[in-house]
Amino acid sequence: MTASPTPPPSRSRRSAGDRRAQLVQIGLELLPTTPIQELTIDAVARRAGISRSLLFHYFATKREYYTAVTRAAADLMWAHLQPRPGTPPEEQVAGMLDRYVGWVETYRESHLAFVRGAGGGDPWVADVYAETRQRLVEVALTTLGLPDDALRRQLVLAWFAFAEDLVGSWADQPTMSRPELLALLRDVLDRLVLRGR
Amino acid sequence: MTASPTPPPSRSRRSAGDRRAQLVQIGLELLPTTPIQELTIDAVARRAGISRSLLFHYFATKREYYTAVTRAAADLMWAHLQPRPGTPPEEQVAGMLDRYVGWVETYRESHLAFVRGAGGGDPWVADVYAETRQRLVEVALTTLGLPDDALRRQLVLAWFAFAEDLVGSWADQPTMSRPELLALLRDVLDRLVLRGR
DNA sequence: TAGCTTGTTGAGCGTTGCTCAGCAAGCCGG
DNA sequence: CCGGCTTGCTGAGCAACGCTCAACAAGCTA
Repeated sequence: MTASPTPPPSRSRRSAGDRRAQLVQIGLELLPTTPIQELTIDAVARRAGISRSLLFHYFATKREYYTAVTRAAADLMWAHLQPRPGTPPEEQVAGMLDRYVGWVETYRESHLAFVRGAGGGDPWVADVYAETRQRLVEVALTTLGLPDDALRRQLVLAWFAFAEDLVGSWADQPTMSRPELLALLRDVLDRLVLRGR
Repeated sequence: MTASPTPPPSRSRRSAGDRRAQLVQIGLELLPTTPIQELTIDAVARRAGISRSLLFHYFATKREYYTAVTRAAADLMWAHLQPRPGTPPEEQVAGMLDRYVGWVETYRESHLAFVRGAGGGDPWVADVYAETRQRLVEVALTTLGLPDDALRRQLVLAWFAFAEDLVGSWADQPTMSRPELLALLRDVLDRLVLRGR
């Protein structure tokens, strides 16, 4: 019985910013394996090597933590979709679409889990992703040179639902070539948004 | 102090079938007000005037109860969408579409809560609604006289996502007339499913 | 060394999903 | 009327989880 009662394994003391980032990062890693709703604070804390209490020090509530993780995931995708500067406007939508498909291809499980978690469950969490969709609609309508009215907004949002569903299932079971998928998505969007023009 | 210590208010003894039906019914009533995930067994039991334990007697687990409620909701909608016997096949899809919009109009909040709960959160619960969507795809493709291959199935499922989103937001903010909505939905479906024919 | 800031913890409370042993309501044969 | 059976039903209680709170300790500065 010479060992110390509780040998601190690696109880490192981190800066507030580091800790927050670490915890959000852990959430992002756990997202694909675990539905965000059943992700317990305990599991995250254990994985970070800290106590539950500390997590509540950084995120006042479980919901706050989840929204932070969801926002981080949404920001990652948003950054990836941004057009490279210098791209001519008429190619920007096609480029974003292409990058979106690439994103889903690369992070298949993660992205599906993310959309599921963001779509259902907690409304606060859902709002985070809804926000990103709104930003995407604005970009789409702007680069297409179309007015941003309520009708078109509704149509583009519904088209997003269509695109997310189709790309998701296509990634699981590719029933057509990649260019065909892109052309189909683009075609449906154009027909929807150019109606009555 | 003449009153009995615990006057049984209406502790009626019901048959197993009655009790099950009552509990599912309560779930359906609570669905619109409460996201299915935060619906607690306690609340349902209190509302039914029974103990928590009894609910676990009929539904072994919370998930089992939720799926039962979700299945009941899905069955209600499914029954409402069925074409009246004697309807000519070429009008059946239009009729189902019309009834679907009517369903969303009538049970706006309930239906939105239902789709949200079924889409996100628990995968088991999600499967119940996915099943209904599968049945709808089969009916749609059959009455349209189209082969039921993987590609078309994907397209129609994605179109469902589109339709659900659009009808949902349209019910909140009607940006076009009802016939216009129906025509739009029908047109998008036709163009999708008749491609390469 | 004293003192301050601040990252960190353990004990503990209330709720919730779930279990289990047993009560009690109705119905039967005697 | 009574013992015994089935079965709807309950209360106490456990474990897990979200969350709180008072206090410890690591690192810095004076």
